[in-house]
Amino acid sequence: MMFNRETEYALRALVHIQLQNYDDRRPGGKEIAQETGAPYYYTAKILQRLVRQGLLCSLKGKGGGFYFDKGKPDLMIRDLILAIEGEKKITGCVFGLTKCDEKHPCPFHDQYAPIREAMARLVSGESIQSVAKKYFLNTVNGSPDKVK
Amino acid sequence: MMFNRETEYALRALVHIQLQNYDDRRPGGKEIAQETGAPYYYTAKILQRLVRQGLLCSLKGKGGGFYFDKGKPDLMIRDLILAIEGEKKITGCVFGLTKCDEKHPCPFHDQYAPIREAMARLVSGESIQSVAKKYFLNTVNGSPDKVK
DNA sequence: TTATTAAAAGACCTTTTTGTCTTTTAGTGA
DNA sequence: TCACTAAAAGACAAAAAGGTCTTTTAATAA
Ligand code: FES
Ligand code: FES
Repeated sequence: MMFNRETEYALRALVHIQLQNYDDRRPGGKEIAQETGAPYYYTAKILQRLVRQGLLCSLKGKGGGFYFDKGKPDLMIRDLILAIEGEKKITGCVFGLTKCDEKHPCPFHDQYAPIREAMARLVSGESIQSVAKKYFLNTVNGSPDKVK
Repeated sequence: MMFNRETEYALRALVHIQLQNYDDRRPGGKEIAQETGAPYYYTAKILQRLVRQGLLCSLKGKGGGFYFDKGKPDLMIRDLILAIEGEKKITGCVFGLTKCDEKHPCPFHDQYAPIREAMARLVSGESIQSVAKKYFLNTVNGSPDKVK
């Protein structure tokens, strides 16, 4: 609920894709949807958009599926959120002022700004790849998650 | 963008109402909408819902408008968010797992949980009233905000 | 080359959110 | 009582989000 459904589905799908990629497999839309507990057609649409935006790769036909280009740098969570929800989600004023201004702060600014910055550091510091590795570690250590 | 539009409009409207109340005035929907830069009819609808939910009072007719019952305890921001957006907004897992579980954490949990808790402390510790007082202080000290 | 597979594209639909408007009800003051 | 004012209620509508389906395109393997 911090992010919208599309972002949530994308996060789960991309982590799954990366995890499979580490094992030299390219998961298809069907598998991804199943594993992440998201609707198939919607998941496919979301991933297709990400491919068009160049954040992800795909291959058609037999043995095809989604994968990350190993030549490219890791996909930062921040860039994913920017692509799906836009900048305001990360930098916007919690009170709805058009711009968050230190000189004209809203009544939440002093308390909210540090929280927002912590969140910004989180999404700027982590990538799908770094997060997938953690998830993998968690899983092999006996804490598999269920989404639905 | 942290909260949805309805919550944003409600926050701004309620702070304005409380500020006027401190000055023994009951603002009407029209004035509130104008001052907070929100659409009049929508603002009215939102406030009416809050009145029905008992979080706010209103008086019809000449000299009427919206006001807070001085006999009641302050309206905590948390209760406002619960009334408009529901619990998940505050406690939900950022990865979309049905429940955020320490024992089965999502790959964001360790980093996200403290941020979410800071946010929970913010909304549990502040009320429309406490926030309005800050806003008032800011304004008299020469930093009036514009919303739109 | 052909059958099969899976993504791409885009039309279509449903639900939720956001926003508008009209009519009714309840107060106030003259 | 009457005129006026302002919220209440609820219908209506536009836009965005969420979701489904069909057709086309591209890849692979047999
Ligand atoms: S001005 Fe509102 S969060 Fe900074
Ligand atoms: S399990 Fe995802 S935030 Fe706690």
